[in-house]
Parts: sequence; C-alpha cells; structure tokens
Amino acid sequence: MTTIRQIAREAGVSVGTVSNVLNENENVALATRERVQLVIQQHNYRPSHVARSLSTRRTGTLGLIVSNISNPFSSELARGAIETAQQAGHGLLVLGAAPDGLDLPTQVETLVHQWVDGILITSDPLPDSRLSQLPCGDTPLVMMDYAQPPHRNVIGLINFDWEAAGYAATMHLLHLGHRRIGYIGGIADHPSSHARAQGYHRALHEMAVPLDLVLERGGDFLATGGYQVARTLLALPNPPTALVTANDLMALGALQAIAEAGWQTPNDISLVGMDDIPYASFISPPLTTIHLSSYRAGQIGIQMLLEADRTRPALQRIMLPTHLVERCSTALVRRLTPP
Amino acid sequence: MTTIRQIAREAGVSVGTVSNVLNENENVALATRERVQLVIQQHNYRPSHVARSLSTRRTGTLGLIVSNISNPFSSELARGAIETAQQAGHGLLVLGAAPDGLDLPTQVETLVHQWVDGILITSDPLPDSRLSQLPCGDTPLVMMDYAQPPHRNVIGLINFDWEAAGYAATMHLLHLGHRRIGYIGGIADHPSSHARAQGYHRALHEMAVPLDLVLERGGDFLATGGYQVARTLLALPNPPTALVTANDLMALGALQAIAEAGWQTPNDISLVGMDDIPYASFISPPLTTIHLSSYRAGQIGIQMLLEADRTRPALQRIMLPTHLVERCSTALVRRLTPP
DNA sequence: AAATGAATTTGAACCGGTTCAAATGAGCTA
DNA sequence: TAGCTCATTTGAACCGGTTCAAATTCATTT
Repeated sequence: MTTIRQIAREAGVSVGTVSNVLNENENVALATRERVQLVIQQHNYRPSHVARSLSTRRTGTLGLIVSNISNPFSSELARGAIETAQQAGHGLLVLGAAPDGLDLPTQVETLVHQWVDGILITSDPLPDSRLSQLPCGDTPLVMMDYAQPPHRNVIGLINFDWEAAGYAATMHLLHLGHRRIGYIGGIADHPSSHARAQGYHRALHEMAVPLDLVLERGGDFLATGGYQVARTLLALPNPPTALVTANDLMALGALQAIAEAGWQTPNDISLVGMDDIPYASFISPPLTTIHLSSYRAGQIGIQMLLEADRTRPALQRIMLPTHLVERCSTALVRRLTPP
Repeated sequence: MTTIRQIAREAGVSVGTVSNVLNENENVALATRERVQLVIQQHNYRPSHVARSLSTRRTGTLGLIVSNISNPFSSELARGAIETAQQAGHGLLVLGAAPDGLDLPTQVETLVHQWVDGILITSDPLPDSRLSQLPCGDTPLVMMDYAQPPHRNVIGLINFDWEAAGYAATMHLLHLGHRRIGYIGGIADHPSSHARAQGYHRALHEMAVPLDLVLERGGDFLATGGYQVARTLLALPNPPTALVTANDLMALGALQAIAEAGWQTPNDISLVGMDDIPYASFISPPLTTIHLSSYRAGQIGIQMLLEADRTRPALQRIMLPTHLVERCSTALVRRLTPP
C-alpha cells in the first residue's frame, strides 16, 4: 500500500504539500500540484480512509439500525439510505436485530465507538427512559416514528402521517358502505400504532359509526400475526364485512385466513393494508392499500445526517405523506351477515 | 472522549500496560490489571476503533455488495450477512447499486480503500475480463453464483444448486402430466441462469419430451419482466399448460398475467417459481416453488471471510441445497388446449 | 552479598494521514 | 542591494491506539 510519504519523496515535496494537493487547498503552486498529481496517478494512490479518519476525527461513515432488514418496509428504507449515503461518498454500517438480540443501546454504542458521523434509527421501540440515555457521545441521531425527540442528540424526526393513513383506509371502506370494519393494529407500544388507530376512530366517528371494541385488535406487524388475528375476527358471531390492517404484511396473513375460511376477497370481505409493499400489486387480489415511500424515509434520514455533519442544526421534523391506492381487494358491501 | 493515555496516567502505569490489559495479554501482574480495569470502568472507556484499525491494519469491518437490497432474495441474504457479522463483533458496510450506477469496480475500490477485511459480492455479473482485474489489493473476496473464481483474491465461492432446482421444478410438472412446459429464465449472462436452464432441459430429456424453443424465454428476474414474458407465452397459438420461472418475483408477474388472461391457477395453468421468498406462501394461490435459503448464503459468505481473516485458506466452494416446496399453484394437467 | 533469571513495566517508534506555525524563496520597491 | 511582501513549502506535532526491545523489579540460587 502506497503512503503519503512515498508520494512526497517521489514528487520531491513534503507530506504537507501532498496533503494540500489531496485536499484541494488553493495554496499550492500549479507546477507543484501537477507534479504531485502525476505521481499520485502513477501509483494509483488513494489516501487511507482510516488514517484520515483518525486525524480528522470524522469517518465519513453513517450507521443504520433496522429491526429486520428482510421486512419489505425496512429493506426499501435501507435501499434509500444506502443509495443516498453512497452518492454522498459516505459509507453505511448496517446493524439489524440479531436472533441473540443485541439491544439498541449496545448497537448504538458499537456504532459510536466506531466513530460513525451519525446514526439513523428505525428499530423497534424501547421505553423512553432507556432511550433517553442511549450512550452516544455527541453523535447526531435521526429517529423514525417518534413525535418527540426521545434523546438530546436527535437532530431529526421522520414520521409518516399514520393518522391520515388510518383515516383514509377506514373512510374508503365507509364510503363503500361498510359499517362493520375490523381493525388489526400494530405493536401496542410502537409510537406509530396509536396514530393509525386514531385515524380509524376519527373516520368512524365522522360517519357516526359506533366503535365496536370487539373489532379492534392489536397485531405484531408480521404476516403470521395478521393471519391469527384475522381468523379470530372472521370467527366472530357477527364478523366484519371489511378489514383494515396496520401494514401489508398483516394484510397478507389476513388474506390467507380469509381464503382458508372459504371467503372471497373482495366479494365477501374487503381488505385495506398499509405500506404498499412492492408485491402488493402482484398478490391476488391486488391489494388496496395506503401507499407510502419508506425509500424516501431512508433517503431523508441520511440527508439529515449528512447536513448535520457540517452544522449542528435545529431539530428537523418531517412528516411524509401517505395516500390510498385503490386496487382490487375492496368492493361495495354486499352482505350484512356472514356468507 | 477518553484516551488510553488518560487511563494510563490515572492508573499510574504506561500506555503499553493499559494496551496489554485491553488486549488481555498474560504478562500483566494481577494487581496492576485490576487497578487499570477499575479506571477503565470508571471512565466507561473503550479504545477507539479507528486508532486501533490504523495500527493493526485491520478494521474488523466487512463489506457487502448487493445489487438491489429490496429484492427479497437479496434482503434475506443481507440479513444473514448482517447478523453473522454482528455476532462476530464485526461491522458490515453495505453498498448497493445506486440509480446513478456506481459500478462494481468502483464499489470494490471504495471498500478496499476503507480497509475492509473482506468483501462479499452478490451483485449482477460483469464480463470476466473486468472482474479479473478488480482493484482490490489483497482483500479477500467471496462471490456468489460463480463456478470458477473470477479473481485471484477469491477465497470462497457460494452457489445454489440451480441445476437441481431447474430439474426439480420441471420434473414436478412432468409428473403431474404436463408436457408443454414454458420456461422463463434469468438474465442471460448471469452465471446461474445457464444452470437452471440445464436442469429444465435435463428433466425434459429424461421424460423424452422434445424441447420446444418457443416455450423457453429469457427474463430479467423482476416481476414486470415475468409479467411481460408470461403474456407472450399465454398468447401463443398453443400455449403451455405449465410454467417454470427462474425466480419467484417473475412468478408473481406471471401470476398477474395469468389472472389478466382470465385463466385460473392451477386449474388452467400450473406455475413453479424459485427462491421461496417469504411471501410465497401468502400469495394466492400459495406458490409452489424451489426453496433455498439466501439467509444461509449470506451467513456462510461472512463466515468464510471471518475465517480468511486469520489464515489465508485454500479456495472454498459451497453448493447450497434446494428443494421443491409443493403448495397450491400446481395441479394435474387438465387440458391439452387453451381454456 | 552477588549473580542469575523470570516476570513486569516502560517508553519510544510506528500506523498514515492533517494541520499550522515557521521557514523559505521569489518578486518588487526604495 | 537591502528590505519588504506575499505566495509557497516545510516539518514536526498530533490523532489514539499497538508493539517490542530495553529497562526495571523481584525472587531465587550460589
């Protein structure tokens, strides 16, 4: 591996001058600059990222903590983060929830200790008390799905408008004439779950449909959970004519439960998901769902960190839009009793 | 940030001794060791990863290059890689194909220049000539889907038994009585595409079914591509009664084309995919497919690099098994002419 | 008491960059 | 020609660790 001193010796200048050429400082004479650049090219030399990190105390590397990268929501987000970091010439260290369960504080500590310049956190929630004392020196943090910054290092908050999502999904079904609308929510203490349920409530309230607590269930954001909850909902004496699920993965599970019960979607029951995962349009029936771009969330999160890199700005809050995509899993209500 | 010199001063020893304590060298007196450890704990000190990397010339960080991380095959692989690296206390820098298209050599150069200890490459193929001169110093490489190492730094090759996969998928359909079996292949110059097609051929040959070149098409591994190709196949004067696709994403597309044509799966046409993506069992009909674990591929790839880290072993080749998972998208042939 | 040897500990060099005060040199003025 | 600027260039300190030859300490042997 070539070092800056070898280049300096060969070009007949000091290491300081080579460093100035590398960093495009203006105070190098043209002739010198060209001579040094020639030697650099001849050796195909690139300065060591590690050495540079040590002296500048900045690594040009960001961290991404994601709960489960093979969840399509997360993997789209990761794609946004990776591409954005890459375009800015930054690296991205990705940590996920391992089966043996490194917890968030440990993951953050690992990244901080590697001197990442910032961390984008999208993993499952932690009690506020533990969040607030994440051991992260002065590393800037961007977090998803929190209304309030749970830690003093947070320089950005990214949210989807989950309330609007829950509202739009429910309202769509109400407009189709449905009145018994089941709701399969997210993980109870996930900060976004509450907002979604609120949207569901607001829509029902606006259309003067009384809340039936039997129809409102918690979920786990996983297909298997959606399947389980949907089964119990369908087995009700007076089952719903439509279902809203807090994400598409649970909608997939619900679809399976519906098929197993011998019901047809959307003839016997309508279904609206959320996320608009890439396969939502390929499942049958193509899923009516709330579209949102987790790619964009990853992109914006990294952008915030890149900016924070230079200045320590005021807290930024971004609320990303969502909208209904009507496909084929919803239809006018056709029955009032079980099929 | 606390440094080793501060610890040394406070514990009344030299930096060398602190370093020995940190690295668990045996030649430190028990009393000294305990005194130093106490000071370390009091300051919650952890040595700087960057500084350590500079002096040891090893970063404890690996690189992963993946073409499109939101492809479920890749994201499962990434999950395996991330979790395995994490468990071994290593970081993982993930690069993906950005829209502006950093090419593989540039990505490799970026990682090498960051002194990663090894790179797992799973991205789309490159002509052999360019691959063989990837600029990667002496960084060990593990590559997927190559039968022969395309670069001298390759210390591991990971393959799925694609030939067996193509064979099993086709044979399954043949046993169900199908004789006109369409095949939607992978990207033409992807090293795994050829093997899959060979399996398809072998099965047909064994059952003495003549090859019909009209039925064998190239694809792009994407849902949209699967949709397009399936459409043309279904529009044939004498359309196939069954379809094999080189991956599940294309099967999803094919499923859509089939539904649009007003056909039923599996009544009018059977379908076998490959990969067994996590949603394969949740689409309707649940997809019969070839199961394989890309999670395992990611895991093994990282393990190989971790081992290579210590010794430079001989080239390792791993052939990962695949097997048919029979779900509901295939059935006995019921027609010989279009429905 | 001196010599020997083993166990500890030290401290400076090193990894490969950046940074900046000080030195150098070229060009211009008086 | 000396003196003065201003643009370049230098070189050593520094970032925070590791490493290892040399120095020191301590117990044992003669």
